[in-house]
Amino acid sequence: MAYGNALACLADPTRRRIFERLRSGPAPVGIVARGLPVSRPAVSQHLKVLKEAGLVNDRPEGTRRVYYIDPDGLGELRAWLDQFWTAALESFKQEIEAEAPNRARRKP
Amino acid sequence: MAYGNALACLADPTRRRIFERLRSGPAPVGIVARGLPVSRPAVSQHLKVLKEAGLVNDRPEGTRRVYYIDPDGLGELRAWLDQFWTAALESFKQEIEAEAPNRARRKP
DNA sequence: ACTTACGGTAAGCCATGGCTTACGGAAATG
DNA sequence: CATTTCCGTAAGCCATGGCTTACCGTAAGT
Repeated sequence: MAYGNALACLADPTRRRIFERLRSGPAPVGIVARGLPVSRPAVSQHLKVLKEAGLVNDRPEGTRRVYYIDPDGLGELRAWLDQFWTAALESFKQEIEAEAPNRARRKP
Repeated sequence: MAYGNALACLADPTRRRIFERLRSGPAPVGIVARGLPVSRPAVSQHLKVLKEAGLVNDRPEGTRRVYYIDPDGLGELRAWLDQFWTAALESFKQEIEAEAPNRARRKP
């Protein structure tokens, strides 16, 4: 149920912006914070949560830590969504079929 | 930015359970509430949010309303994730390459 | 028409969590 | 060794939102 954590992470707008920033390549905390309307500690806390969810990873580089996207968490999320996708289409198809010829089904 | 609403919706555990319940087929509110540890009004409120996010839709059937999964919201979410997927792999690949031969890059 | 079943809405309570400021620690630089 | 830079953590404030109970509208059954 790791996709739950991933979903909870990406639900926050600020965390999404951080995540999208990292999409264009690895970056240290300060650089990420620059360009966001929140303080640097806030970004640090967000990155911690993102890391615990398996969505990012980090690597020390001198006095700074470079963060980058980790495909693991993203993969689980994708798998969960895909598993949903087919069932959703099936259910929706049944629904359409039940809705259109409805006039002849309820009270002939 | 509709995927933001969809993510916020699916971030809630109860809402996920409702959504997963609907995956096995359309169901009225009462049936969904039965089997969940929350009250029926709570389920009603959740379904309202899910509907506003384009994740579910409903159809009146006598005195009850049948809810079913709407592929629209799910599709947007999927598109957003996919757009992320390739970039994530790319970034991660660069990261791996930057990490392994690191000893020879920093201080020769 | 009366009753029953079903579900949406309102008001209110309370926990969760995101943000800030302040502090402390580690690594490069001189 | 001193200084500067960069980052993580702690404490605290406050808004958000999820849940409950209570109420009302609507549709079917008798």
